[in-house]
Amino acid sequence: MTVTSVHDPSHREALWELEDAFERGDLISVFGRCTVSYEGRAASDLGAGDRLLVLKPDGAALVHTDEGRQPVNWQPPGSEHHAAVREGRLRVRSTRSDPDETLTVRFDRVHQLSAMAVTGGRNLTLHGSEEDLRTRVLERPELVEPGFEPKETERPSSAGPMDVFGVDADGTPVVVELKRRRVGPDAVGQLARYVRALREEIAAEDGDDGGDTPVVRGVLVAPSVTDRARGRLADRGFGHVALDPTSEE
Amino acid sequence: MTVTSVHDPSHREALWELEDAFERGDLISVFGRCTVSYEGRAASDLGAGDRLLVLKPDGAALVHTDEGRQPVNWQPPGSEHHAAVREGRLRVRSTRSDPDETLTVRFDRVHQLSAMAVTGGRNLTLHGSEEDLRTRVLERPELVEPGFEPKETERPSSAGPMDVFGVDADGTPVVVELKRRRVGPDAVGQLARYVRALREEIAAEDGDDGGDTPVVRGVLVAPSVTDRARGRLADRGFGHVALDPTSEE
DNA sequence: GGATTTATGTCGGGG
DNA sequence: CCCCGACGTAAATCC
Repeated sequence: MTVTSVHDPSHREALWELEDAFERGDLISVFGRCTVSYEGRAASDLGAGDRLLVLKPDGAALVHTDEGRQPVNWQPPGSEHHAAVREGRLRVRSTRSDPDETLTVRFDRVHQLSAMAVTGGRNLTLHGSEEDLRTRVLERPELVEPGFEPKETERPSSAGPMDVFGVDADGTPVVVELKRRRVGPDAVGQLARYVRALREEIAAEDGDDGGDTPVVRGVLVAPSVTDRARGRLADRGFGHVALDPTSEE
Repeated sequence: MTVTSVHDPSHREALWELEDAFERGDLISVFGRCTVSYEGRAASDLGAGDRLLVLKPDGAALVHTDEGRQPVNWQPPGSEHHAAVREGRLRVRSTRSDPDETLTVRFDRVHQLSAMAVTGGRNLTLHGSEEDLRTRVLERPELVEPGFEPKETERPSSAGPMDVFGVDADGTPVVVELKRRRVGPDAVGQLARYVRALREEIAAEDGDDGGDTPVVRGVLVAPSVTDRARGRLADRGFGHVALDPTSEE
């Protein structure tokens, strides 16, 4: 873990630090007195004031004041950052094309500059709700349907592990696919692969080649589904249970 | 101008600095390795990773990773920040009510903490907004069409206020809908609601129940329209004028 | 890759 | 306070 930080640097020093941080792919924060101008889809100007500039290695740039959830000015990811000293000020410029947009921050004075190499926790942005959804279903299986009885989670199959495997009130095998938010047809396809895999597995166990396909039901548990997904569910005879990870009931 | 900053503080030190900064109403940035959990309108959990936490004196809290314009987790303005050392970690919690929401950031380690008193400079002047487009149309109505004469802006109707209301060279009422950028079918629907409302209003005034529907024209002013929107415009007999807020002519 | 839909949208204005 | 619409919306998904 590497953090570099300088307090009250000269513009020249700040420039060096910035360029090194760009090179390393650091996440950068700059406190200072600056003016901001933007030109692109719209145009804006911001007079001198103390603000926080955040520069990300993916090209995003954010100018924050002391108020609001939204940055007062910004540049989206995919932009390119450049720094220079011009007219006695530190100028940080972030540009992108398509559409052409430029954000320019001119610092009269830099109070504090910090840069951190971001190592972990980038992609493990596990939005914890699918886990919650599984917990809910296991604790209250009647939410899926009356009489449903979960047997196994992450049950292996030739199509990969299925979220929840169980049996319904009649003892018929049920494959449950969990999605923490509104789903499209892809989720139905995923469910279908598990169901087909399980049918083949059961047929093989029964030595039942050529006979009727074994009955295996599929249920998609998700807050909602797209129209197209709903159609596919109907085509395949699968059920849909409207449940979201956070609701109380 | 006061900036305080500490490098690799102990949790206890960091806590002191945070509480002082809260007291002073500073804008705060914290680099460190942390886990994040949120519970409220939705729920989420983030595993350990290096991130940037920004705390604002208005109650806003932002957790930024190295990617994206949006914070990975946040709390809106109006929340309350609290800091404490719990279980050997620095815990920063931001809560609000209505709706009840809690953001909790637990730092395994704080790499850098900075706080700045922010003064002035929140006056942003933005050009190229829908407001600018309205100004252009009012100053140069011939850009909509020769002979067009604006009568009223934000004219009320049962479908809500229409952007610009006026008459054409023949004296026929015209409803103008302004969009600052390329539009889809939704904008045509919005325009259609205004036109229908105005037709009903005029029919009612004329005591003209059952007669021909009064003539009211609809014009969509926008830089461009999608194919689908173009189709709907044609269906309804509405016009489209290609104008964008920033162009000089 | 463009069109469409969602979002813990955020934010401001008007009744 | 709620409702509605704009936003330099951003971001994911559909097609």
